[in-house]
Amino acid sequence: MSQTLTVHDIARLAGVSAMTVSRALNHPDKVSPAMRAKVQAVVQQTGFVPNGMAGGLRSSKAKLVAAVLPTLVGPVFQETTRALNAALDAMGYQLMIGQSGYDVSREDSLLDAIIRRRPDGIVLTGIMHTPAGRRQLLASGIPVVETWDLTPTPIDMLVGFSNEEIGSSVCTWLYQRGYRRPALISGQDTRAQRRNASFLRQARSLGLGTDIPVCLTPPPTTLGAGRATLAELLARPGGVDAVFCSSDMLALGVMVEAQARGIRVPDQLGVVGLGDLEFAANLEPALTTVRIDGTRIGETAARYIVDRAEGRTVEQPILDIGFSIIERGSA
Amino acid sequence: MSQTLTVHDIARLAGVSAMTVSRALNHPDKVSPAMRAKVQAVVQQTGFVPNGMAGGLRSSKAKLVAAVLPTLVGPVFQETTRALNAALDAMGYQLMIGQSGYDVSREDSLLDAIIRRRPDGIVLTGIMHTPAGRRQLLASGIPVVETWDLTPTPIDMLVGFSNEEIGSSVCTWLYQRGYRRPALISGQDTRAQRRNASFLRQARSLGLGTDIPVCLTPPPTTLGAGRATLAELLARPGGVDAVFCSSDMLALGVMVEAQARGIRVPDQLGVVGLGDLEFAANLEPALTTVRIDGTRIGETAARYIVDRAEGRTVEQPILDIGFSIIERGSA
DNA sequence: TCGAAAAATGTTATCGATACCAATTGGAGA
DNA sequence: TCTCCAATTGGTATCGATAACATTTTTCGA
Repeated sequence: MSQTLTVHDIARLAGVSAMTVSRALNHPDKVSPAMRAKVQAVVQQTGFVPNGMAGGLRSSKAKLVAAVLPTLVGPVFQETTRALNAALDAMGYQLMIGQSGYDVSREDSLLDAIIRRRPDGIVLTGIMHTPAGRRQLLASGIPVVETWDLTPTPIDMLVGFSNEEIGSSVCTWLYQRGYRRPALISGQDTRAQRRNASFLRQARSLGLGTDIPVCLTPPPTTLGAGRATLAELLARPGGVDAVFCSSDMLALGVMVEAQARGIRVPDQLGVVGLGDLEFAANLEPALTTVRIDGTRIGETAARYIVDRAEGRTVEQPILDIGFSIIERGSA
Repeated sequence: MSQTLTVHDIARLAGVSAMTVSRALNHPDKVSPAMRAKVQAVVQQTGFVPNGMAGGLRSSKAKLVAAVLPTLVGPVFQETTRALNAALDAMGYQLMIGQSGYDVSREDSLLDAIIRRRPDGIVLTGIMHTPAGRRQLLASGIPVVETWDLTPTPIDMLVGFSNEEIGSSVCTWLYQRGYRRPALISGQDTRAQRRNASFLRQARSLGLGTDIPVCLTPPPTTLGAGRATLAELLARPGGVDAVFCSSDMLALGVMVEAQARGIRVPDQLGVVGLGDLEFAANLEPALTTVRIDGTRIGETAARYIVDRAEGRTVEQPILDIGFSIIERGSA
């Protein structure tokens, strides 16, 4: 069985020392071409794959980055995750994914499982942290990038945007387009709730009244939840002429329900989503949504971590990448 | 800095041996309650997290399972991935995700990165493997579960279903409902192509003619691609009265395009998807689709791997979980 | 042609936890 | 009280690769 092959076996077969094998594989330029060829031939022929645990233990470099997400199912973080994975892959790092499941108690045990592997970095995506988890991260000394948010007191590095600003911007934006009875449909996470709070503050200061409906749905945000919530909103007294949804999937649900009831979008009901997923631009009418550059978040986070891991200094470890409201047909 | 803490430090602080610390953490029942309490107190207080690379190296147990997916973006495998992650997590294993990107050449380097970590198992999801990759997996001796397919010659274990049967079943199903001019819209992966081939065979034997349009779209399958492809199909001479899409997202695109053109679904155009994602049931009309139990695939794969890792025998290492056509409003 | 610096290769010790085996303790039965 | 066995606890070697240092070979200018 070749799983018991070690550098020493390869060394013996190639007639060199184990160290030369290691060098031929990891620092090819430190080895003469002849040696390199000889070693690589044996490696090819035997199918040898070095044991990363042994190497990582000695060099304390795991070539591993962990990402913590609230959920794998929701499409919201997909773009970030994809970009993170692609960027890390290109630099020779693997991505390990942990799902915190919006459950605060799981977070600590997940963090433990992650720190145990001594990854070169940890990317936190849209999660809140317990004080214990925070302390543990800090104590571990592992580079951390928080994303999808902007906190005044980051653990370490940060790539995000202001959820408060999104809330107030969307409120103003709807107001300027003549909508006067907006409602909010959102997930229950703290980021969504901060957007909501900011939306309500802005609504008050614009004189939109204080009875704006806020509907929270349990994660993940789904099309079905969007449909059901619009139905519920329409049943309330007072009426609604616009909805700001905390994900494009919810917004799609709202549009499907509106269509099923013969409510015209955007004339009778304005719909704004969040995420600008692929389908947003291709709906009928196309979805007006808050665009967040997930690719940039993922790529930047990857770069920050790798820079740190390889001893370079990160120039601007706290980055606000902002957002934009993409005006399409739905509002 | 606590990241340099080792079992020996904990041992010293607790006044016991390193071995006892290790046991207190991994086999609490092998240690007297007094010792356990003493060790745990010190661990708590110091925030010690053992180095998994060291432990894994010695015990050759990584508590890690790797999954290889063609893409992280497509929603098709999400349910499988989520279930896999949840099941593994419950059993104390972490999931590492690798994206093969439908690119055969990347597959080998990805496999290398995975095998390097000596995971307890590898789950292959909807990918084809090069002969070299196959050989390498076999040689590594790591338990492998192939999913989302049924091959006569699996590498090791398998949890899947017959893509051929899906193709012919959907064809028959459409025929029985009176559709006579079906078309296929699918991704370019081999599984989809096998479904297509089987659909065409069945169509021929049902006398549906040999000019059935087959439209391939590059991965990932998106709503936009569905819209564009239907538009293209409608422009062809001959006409189309039903479409079988290789993902629900494509099917949604087809439905959006049909609606935009005033084509009535299912009267003028039947639409069948694949995956039964959450939104399928909540569309208007609800989407008729091929349901594949992703949760069961993920959970079974997790169980197979962990059983192997912990020395148990897997009774039925090749499992066909089948599929079902969920009849809703769209066809 | 010689010698010093640079490049290539080898040797040894080590990363941190745990398997394996030895030693010690405690308690039941004679 | 003493013996013996089971339950705990400790000591040592080891997993496999590589950092650090040592040694050999090559290169190249004077």
